[in-house]
Amino acid sequence: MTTPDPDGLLAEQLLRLTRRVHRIQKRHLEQHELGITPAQSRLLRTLAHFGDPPRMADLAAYLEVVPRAVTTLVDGLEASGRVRRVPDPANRRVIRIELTDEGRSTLGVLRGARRAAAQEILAPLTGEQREALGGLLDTLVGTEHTHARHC
Amino acid sequence: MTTPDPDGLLAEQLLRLTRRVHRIQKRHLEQHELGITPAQSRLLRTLAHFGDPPRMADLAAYLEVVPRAVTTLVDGLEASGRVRRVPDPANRRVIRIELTDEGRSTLGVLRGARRAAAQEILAPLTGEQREALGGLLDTLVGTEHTHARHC
DNA sequence: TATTGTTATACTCTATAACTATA
DNA sequence: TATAGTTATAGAGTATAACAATA
Repeated sequence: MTTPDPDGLLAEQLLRLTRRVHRIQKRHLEQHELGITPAQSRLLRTLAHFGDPPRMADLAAYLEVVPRAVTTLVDGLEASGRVRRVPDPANRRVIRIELTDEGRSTLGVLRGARRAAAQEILAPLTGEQREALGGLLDTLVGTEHTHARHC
Repeated sequence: MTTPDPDGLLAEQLLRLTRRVHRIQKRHLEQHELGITPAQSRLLRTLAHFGDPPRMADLAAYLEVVPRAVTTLVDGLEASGRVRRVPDPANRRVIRIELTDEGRSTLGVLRGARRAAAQEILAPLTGEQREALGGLLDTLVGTEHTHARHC
């Protein structure tokens, strides 16, 4: 029983790959016993992409989640001393999130773990194929912060 | 601050795409008001891939989840009349999952929704690029049921 | 009045562990 | 004893809605 729907099949494969990425990422994180969840790890990595400490809202936009979701993640990272909430003197509604030294050190471990996870997932592909995949994903999601918000 | 880690970046993009797929899929499902969740929808589609009604364990293996996860999904689908639990006469421990007419009808709507979601996600790609992406994903996750179980 | 982040709440997805009934 | 599926439980992730403080 074959599905005569190439785009749908593609979506199916994407979902399957998705799940695999999650599983492998989770396992690699657990191996390092950092006590950090995948979403926290992503937030931490995101933090490194901003030159200056971003606001909660910036993080939410970049991560493509609702601001409320960021609160929980920052709570966890702050509790483990990896991140610091700093009130913005210019606008007292705003809170900026700073990496601590602890956070930076975690980030180093995280990068290693992510690289290992990525290589495990991408093992079946040649360097050339990885490049091609990277280009296609780039077209799909964009490397820069150009993404749709919630409609 | 650029990451000098192409594979890691690729993983990042994959995760981002992943989230987008989930969000878009969820929205499309909600539009149809089928009262069906993404995971249920995936199970239903999976069902159509098996020639004969599969066992719970078959579904778990194919979906790459723990058997317990399938129970909940089938519970939901059975409650909405889309699926039927049929005891296997040859082995009374085994339960086979059958699509009902209702389930088949849902499946038709689902295919349309999935196609729409896929096209929304893949919009930035040309037909040729989609084909290339399909090939790469195929290499990564395999189209056929060759996948790792939990180690 | 609009913006920023939060408290409160709920739902989906999935996991582990222990149990039941078969085999 | 091993297998198939379940009950019980927990935790991650994310959403919506209502609210407080600030602009």
